Amino acid sequence: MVTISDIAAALGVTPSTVSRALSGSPRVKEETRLAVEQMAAALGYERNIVASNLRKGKSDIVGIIVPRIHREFFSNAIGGAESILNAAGYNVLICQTHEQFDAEVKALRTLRNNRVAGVLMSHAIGSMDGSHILEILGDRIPLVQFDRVFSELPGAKVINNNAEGAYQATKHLIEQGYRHIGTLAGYMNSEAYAARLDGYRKALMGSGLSVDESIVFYDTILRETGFDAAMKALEAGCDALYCAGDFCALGAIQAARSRGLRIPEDFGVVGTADESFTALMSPAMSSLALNPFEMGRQAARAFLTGEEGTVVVPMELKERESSCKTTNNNPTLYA
Amino acid sequence: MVTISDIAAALGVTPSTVSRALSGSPRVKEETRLAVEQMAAALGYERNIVASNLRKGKSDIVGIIVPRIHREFFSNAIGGAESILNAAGYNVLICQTHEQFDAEVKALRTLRNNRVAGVLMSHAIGSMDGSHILEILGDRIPLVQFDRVFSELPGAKVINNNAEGAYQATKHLIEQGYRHIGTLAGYMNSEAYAARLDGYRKALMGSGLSVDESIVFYDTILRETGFDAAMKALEAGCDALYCAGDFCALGAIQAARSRGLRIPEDFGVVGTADESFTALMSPAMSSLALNPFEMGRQAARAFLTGEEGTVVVPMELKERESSCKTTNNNPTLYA
DNA sequence: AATAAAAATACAAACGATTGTATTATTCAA
DNA sequence: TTGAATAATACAATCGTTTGTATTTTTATT
Repeated sequence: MVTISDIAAALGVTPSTVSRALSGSPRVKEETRLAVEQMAAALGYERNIVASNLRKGKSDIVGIIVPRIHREFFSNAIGGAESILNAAGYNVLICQTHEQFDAEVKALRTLRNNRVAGVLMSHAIGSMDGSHILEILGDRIPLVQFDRVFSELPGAKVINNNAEGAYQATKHLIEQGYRHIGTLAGYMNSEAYAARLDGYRKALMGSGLSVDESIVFYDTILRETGFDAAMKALEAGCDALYCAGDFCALGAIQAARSRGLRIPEDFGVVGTADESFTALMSPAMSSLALNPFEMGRQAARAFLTGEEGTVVVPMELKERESSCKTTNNNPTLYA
Repeated sequence: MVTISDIAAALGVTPSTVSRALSGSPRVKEETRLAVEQMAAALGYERNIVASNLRKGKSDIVGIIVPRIHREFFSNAIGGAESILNAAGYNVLICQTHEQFDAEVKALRTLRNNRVAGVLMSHAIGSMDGSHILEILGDRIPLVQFDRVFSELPGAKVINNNAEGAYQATKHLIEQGYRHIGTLAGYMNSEAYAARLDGYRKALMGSGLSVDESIVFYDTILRETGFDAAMKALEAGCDALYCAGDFCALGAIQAARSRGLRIPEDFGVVGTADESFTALMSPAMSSLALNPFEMGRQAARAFLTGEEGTVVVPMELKERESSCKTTNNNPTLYA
């Protein structure tokens, strides 16, 4: 690989001049800059960013830690972050935790040891609190949390207005005439899920309905666990579920189907995340959209500006067949 | 940040001894190794991988270039590659091209300048040939192409048996009784699509059916373009389509629906890629699965072993409602 | 033309590790 | 105890840049 020393030798100047010429310093004569640039092109020189960054104590790499890259929410969030970061000259190193604490610790160590410029992360369900994050990253590597955040940690945060969104989703179910509405609430160590449960509760109480704790199910974000929980909910006489995820909502729909119930007439379901399958399936599933691309953009922006506050990205309820007993303003794609 | 020199100073030894102690060289006394390790832990030392790699002329980063990270195929391929690479101590730097030639060139430059250990890539549709890849990467950075490959380039390649898969898919349509089968063929500058078209042709000819070039549509991989092409196909009396992608196949189904046709009775569709929505929608769409996770694994494996051959990953036809006129061995999830 | 000021370049030390070679300390045999 | 062999460590160069300081060259001023 050709280095600045090669260029310097070929031109009879020193590496420092070449370096300054290539980085456009006013300390080199226009004439020599031209000569350097031509020689660089002739020799096929390309700056070694690793060496450059080492010397400068900088990095052009931003680490992103997510539970699973193939989850649409996260791949879209990564896409959003990348669109901003690439434009600012950064590259993106991606780590998956598969929802496991150990993998998260390993990912954090890896990023720290690679001296990344910053870390954008959404913590694993297996992470109970953020102490390991702080401990590993220290205060040298800026951290931006998105979606799943530990609010006790310093640094910027990007979250959805989960409480408000879940409130709207539940209210929508109430307005559609459902009266015994349960929820698949997810994991309570995640503030996002906790906030959704909160919104669900507020909506019920705000409408004079009581919260029946026997149809509030925890730790149910997979299709399988959603199915099981929904079966129990049905036995308890539940007529609708607000689900804190789309896959468990899918499980809920399957459970209702397996009992011969019609959707939405006999049983209503609203999921969360607006995974692409929700709009394509039949009945099309109502879902609370998270806007992951925008969250990724905001997280990247927060990293670039260094602002420390909490950005709240609005959620949007997509009303589709699975919850629209009375109206049908959003028919399925195939209607 | 604490360095080996800090440890050395604290212990009254030289940095070289510390370095050797930490990397387990037999040239340091067991006793000093222990002292070094303890001091490292006490000071909270973490090796600077950037500096280490610069010195060693190595890198722990493998670049992956894909058109779009949020496409399920690619996010799964990345996941597969990552599972192998992480286990081998590598990290993954991801670049998206958004199918654009310019972005691909930029991504290749970025990876080269970051002196990555290798590049795993699936080229953009906007790339007409692989000359820029070779030119930028040179022969120092190993290249593994997957899915979309330029066979004229050196280095390992991982592809699907596209011809065989498309052959099976088309034969399946024939066996189901369709007789005027067209295809949405995709982009012919991609060898994968070209091979699928080949398999389609062979299946028709092998069954004594002729290939009607008026219902072979090119450059149609989006839902929208698939819809338009399918409308033309229907006017030409086409009764089934083998589609080289799932999104254009979705467009085809929508086109048939818009004309009041029943699926699969009046019109059969098989897509390609087995995107997750295909199994969830109604009618469930038949699709030729690509096995992206395995492709990613194979690509990573090829990089690690340095083997230069071409690995062929088998495709698997998922027979679902959209193409099963006579039988229905794979009912939709909600049947 | 002499001198000060400014411009351009050279020199050399970093960044944080690794590694070949030289040096010192230890062990062992005779 | 001396010397050779070996173990352990120190020294110093290096990876490819960047950058503060020193030096040389050029320009401007009188």
